[in-house]
Amino acid sequence: MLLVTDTTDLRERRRLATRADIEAAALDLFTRQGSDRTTVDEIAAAAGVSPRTFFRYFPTKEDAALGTNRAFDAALAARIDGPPSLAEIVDAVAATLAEFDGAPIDRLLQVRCLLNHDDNLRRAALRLEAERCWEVHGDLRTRVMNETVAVAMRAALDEWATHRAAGADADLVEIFRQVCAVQREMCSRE
Amino acid sequence: MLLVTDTTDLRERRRLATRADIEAAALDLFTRQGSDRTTVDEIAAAAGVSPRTFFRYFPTKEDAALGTNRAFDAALAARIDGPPSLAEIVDAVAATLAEFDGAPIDRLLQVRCLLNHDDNLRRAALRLEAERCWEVHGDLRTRVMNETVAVAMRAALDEWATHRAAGADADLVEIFRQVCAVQREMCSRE
DNA sequence: ACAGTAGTGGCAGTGACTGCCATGTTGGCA
DNA sequence: TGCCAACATGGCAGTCACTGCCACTACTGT
Repeated sequence: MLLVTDTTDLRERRRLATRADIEAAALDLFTRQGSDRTTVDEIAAAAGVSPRTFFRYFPTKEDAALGTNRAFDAALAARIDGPPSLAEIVDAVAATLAEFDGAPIDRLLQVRCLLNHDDNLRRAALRLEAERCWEVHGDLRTRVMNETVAVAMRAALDEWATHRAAGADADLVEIFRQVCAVQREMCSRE
Repeated sequence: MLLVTDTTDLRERRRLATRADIEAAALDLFTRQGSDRTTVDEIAAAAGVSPRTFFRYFPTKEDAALGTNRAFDAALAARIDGPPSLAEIVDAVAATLAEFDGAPIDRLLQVRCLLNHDDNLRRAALRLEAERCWEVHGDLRTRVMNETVAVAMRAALDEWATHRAAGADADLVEIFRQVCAVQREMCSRE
């Protein structure tokens, strides 16, 4: 659930708090003025740390806003270990979504909406995703499956965010199913 | 065919020549020392232009090495206008490959091999590809189809480059067909 | 021959990111 | 309780990608 676990370690708690502060500051500034009009110095100042410290928490300013995104991807990937069937993937999506219910979902939605408008940030998100895919790097077959699912997931998330941003109700799992149907129809056509 | 067309315009010819020089210099340096250990100043010096001029030809140093790549993608995209059948896409790949026969293919292969080893450059290539996909930006259905094909194409190109780099013979079209088969099998499975 | 325009180089400036060192904080241990 | 080691932070200087501006040169059409 992404909770700050109650560790006895004071340092650990502070680090997590600082990290959360930076992330919140970045998200706020990016939302208001776009990621390319926002400097690291601004984010650091808003989060109450020095720029030098900022880079001890995140390698780039874009990464600072993509924590929730990354966490969701990781959680989903953990549920899709081998190359399961499409039905199992849909289940995994539903389960991961349930796992993120509440505040995390809101943040995920906020980030996804941002991505739809902020070119620079979307590129960074794509980069992170690509790096994850590359790290796995199994045989050709596994790779193709992973990336094909990733395409479906990404398209579904964007569509979901677009609907929700417009005030409409939308079910991610249902959208994901539709996207998969498109892929299926496309692949099966001679 | 990417030929330097015999224009009467001297300026145009020089510009194309300069562009080619920069591209060759970048490709050479990246191959020898990796893109992240190569500075723009080095590339510019090797190509015999000032760093300032370099940026009048390419927006980033990575772009300088991805010209052939970009040209191939564009040529392929031009042949896949609407959402055709899978068989038509395979034909388009074959036709585009034929169009690039000779020196362009060698350069394409060289770039693709580079991409398999150079993380920084691969990220840049992915970025370019993502930007192309985003520009089209039709409805959900079109987008999913485009990106799904892009995954197949990218995987096939990488596999092809890997085989060829190892000295083995490999047919891109055949590999692409196999990749599509993986997608088909995956999508049709319940 | 002459104006207009395109191509180029130099320079100064911004902003991302890193290595190094000094300083303050925390946790474990005698 | 007091001390030492490990950790966290800030500041500083430096590199490098990339841009705007201005002056200069070289090509082009008349």
